[in-house]
Amino acid sequence: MTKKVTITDLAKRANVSVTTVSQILNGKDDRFSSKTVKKVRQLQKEMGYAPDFNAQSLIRRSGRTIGVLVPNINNPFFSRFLRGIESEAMAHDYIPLIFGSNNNQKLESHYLFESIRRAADGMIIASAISDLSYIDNILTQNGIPYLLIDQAPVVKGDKVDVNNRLGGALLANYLIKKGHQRVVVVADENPTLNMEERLNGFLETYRKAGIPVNDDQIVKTTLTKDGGYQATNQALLQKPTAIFAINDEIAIGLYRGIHEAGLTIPDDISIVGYDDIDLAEYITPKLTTVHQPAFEMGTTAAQLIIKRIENQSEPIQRVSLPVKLVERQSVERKID
Amino acid sequence: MTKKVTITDLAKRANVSVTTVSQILNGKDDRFSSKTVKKVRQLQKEMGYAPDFNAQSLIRRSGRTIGVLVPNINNPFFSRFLRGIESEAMAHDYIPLIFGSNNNQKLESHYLFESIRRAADGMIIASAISDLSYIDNILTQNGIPYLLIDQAPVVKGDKVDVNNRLGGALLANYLIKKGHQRVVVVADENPTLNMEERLNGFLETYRKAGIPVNDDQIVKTTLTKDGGYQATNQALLQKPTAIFAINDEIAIGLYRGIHEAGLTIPDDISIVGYDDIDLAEYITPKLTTVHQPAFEMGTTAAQLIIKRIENQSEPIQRVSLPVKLVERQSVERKID
DNA sequence: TAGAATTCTTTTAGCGTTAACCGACTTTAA
DNA sequence: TTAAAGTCGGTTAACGCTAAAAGAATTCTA
Repeated sequence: MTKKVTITDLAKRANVSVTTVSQILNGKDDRFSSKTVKKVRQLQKEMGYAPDFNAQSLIRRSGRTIGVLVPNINNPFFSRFLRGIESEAMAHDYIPLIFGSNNNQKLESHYLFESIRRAADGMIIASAISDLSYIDNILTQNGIPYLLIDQAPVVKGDKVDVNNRLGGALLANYLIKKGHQRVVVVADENPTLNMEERLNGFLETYRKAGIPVNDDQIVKTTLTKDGGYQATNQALLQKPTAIFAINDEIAIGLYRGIHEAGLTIPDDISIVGYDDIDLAEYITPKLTTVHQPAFEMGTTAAQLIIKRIENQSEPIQRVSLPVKLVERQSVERKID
Repeated sequence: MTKKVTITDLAKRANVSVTTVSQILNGKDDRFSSKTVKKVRQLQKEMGYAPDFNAQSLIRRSGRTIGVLVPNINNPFFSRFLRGIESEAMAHDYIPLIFGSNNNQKLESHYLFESIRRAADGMIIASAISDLSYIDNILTQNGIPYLLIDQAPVVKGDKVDVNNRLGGALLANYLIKKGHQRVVVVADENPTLNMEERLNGFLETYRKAGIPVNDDQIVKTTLTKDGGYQATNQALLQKPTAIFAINDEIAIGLYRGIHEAGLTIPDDISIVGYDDIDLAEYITPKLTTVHQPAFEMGTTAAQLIIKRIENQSEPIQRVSLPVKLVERQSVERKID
């Protein structure tokens, strides 16, 4: 097997110096005769030469890379979010380096170091950060700006978020208006801040309406289809007329569980979700949920961090994106 | 903003040479006094130092990276496949570099070069390759081994695949057995080889059973939920008793379209898919489909390519993974 | 106590690339 | 004719790191 083609190999074949090749390949054609330029470009194609990225970023002190830390790559919300980041990053010639932390602290800091090692120019952090000061310390010492998604407001770092409390409240209001007096919430067992906010907004609204939701009515599970499925029986035990699934994935699991229990949605029981993933429109009945602008959150995050990378002295920004209720067919009016 | 912490910074603070730090951090502690070792390790934590990956891979001539080219990152089949690659790669301390080509030739070769640039040690190619000899040429010149997923058998490169023709045949047999004389296939408009094989296996089996499926009964669309949804009307026009969706995503789109048309599955019409994505069990009725071992395909691919990277002289391997029919509830017996 | 062995640490060189500068040759202008 | 201005190209040093080898300092051995 041959070794990787280097600029030196190309230069030798072209009978010019290494610098000449470098300059030409970096768009400074006008400094050389068109004969030389043509020869070099031709050889590049023939030999399949690509400048070594490691050498380039070493000398340029930038890997044109953005580290991205999310809790879970498979969750449709995050995969849409990541697509947003990717499309914006690519447009600016950056590459996202994506890590799924599963909200595991150890993995998180491992990935953090991994990003530093890989010469990330900036970081987007969407997973729940338990020890922000530690992370801030490491990142700051290495001169890497970071942006937080859906995190508690802190002084440092740019932020992109969504009003989760409002989202929860929207759903609660809707269900109350539809006459649902007895609800169950299926939430996550290890709630991150944004999840807690959704829940709080929901509970607060119910409380203010004089219909308290007590602890028995909150079922904890994992944030997956299977988590929702597993939680079904416990949820049904409470004889609710409606269930609020803290995200759409759980709602899909609930759909399955409820069908298997021989009940129909929304006749026997109403369901609402949160996220508005693609699939929400493809299941039967179509899911009423809160729309989060996942893609836009991604593009916005990428835009902001790139701006900061290229100009560290910009003022810190916090961008809040809107949420909205999307009414479909999974809720029925309840007349007691 | 501070610059990135380098080994030199650390060495200065520790009052030792750069080499000393390097050696200690690379596990050669026993060559140094425990005092020095402790000092260096302590400072590493404090200063948040991580060895520059670019500098390391430059000198080691390896980025411990595997380039992965898939048609579509969002397709659940591929995302499971990618998870398989990731888990295996990580276990061997490699990082997958993932590119979604959308079967776009230009993007493909762009990503190819990108992988070379990033010092990929090997490549896994799962997208349809139109000009394999070109790719082979580039990759070979750069000394990068590659592995093909579900591609036509060629001489060079390791291969991992699945018997797509058999998968198609399995479904056809099943539908025939269930009495479905009039079927429609919803296939992709730009078929890749594996898709063509599925289709051929299906058609061939029907033909051999004396029930030819003609061109009118093959509807072309994109390989997405929306693609399936859009294709519904055209498919129903043929008055089939069963529809074969060339992948599960399309099946999900069909489910929606069929419900919206006021029909029920499987009473009015039967559906079968292909892939066996997670979701297949979560929709109503549960989807009968062909199971592809996506995750195992990923781990197997990663294993093989890593083996080859570490020992280029291994004999070329071709691994075929099994497919099987998973019978659920989306097909009903038809008595004409 | 001198040399050998052991322990601990540094020096040297180079990975592939580019930025900054230097220089030779050719043309142009006065 | 000659110096200034272009044209086309090369030299040198550096990015952060590690492998190989050399060099001190200390301890051991006879």
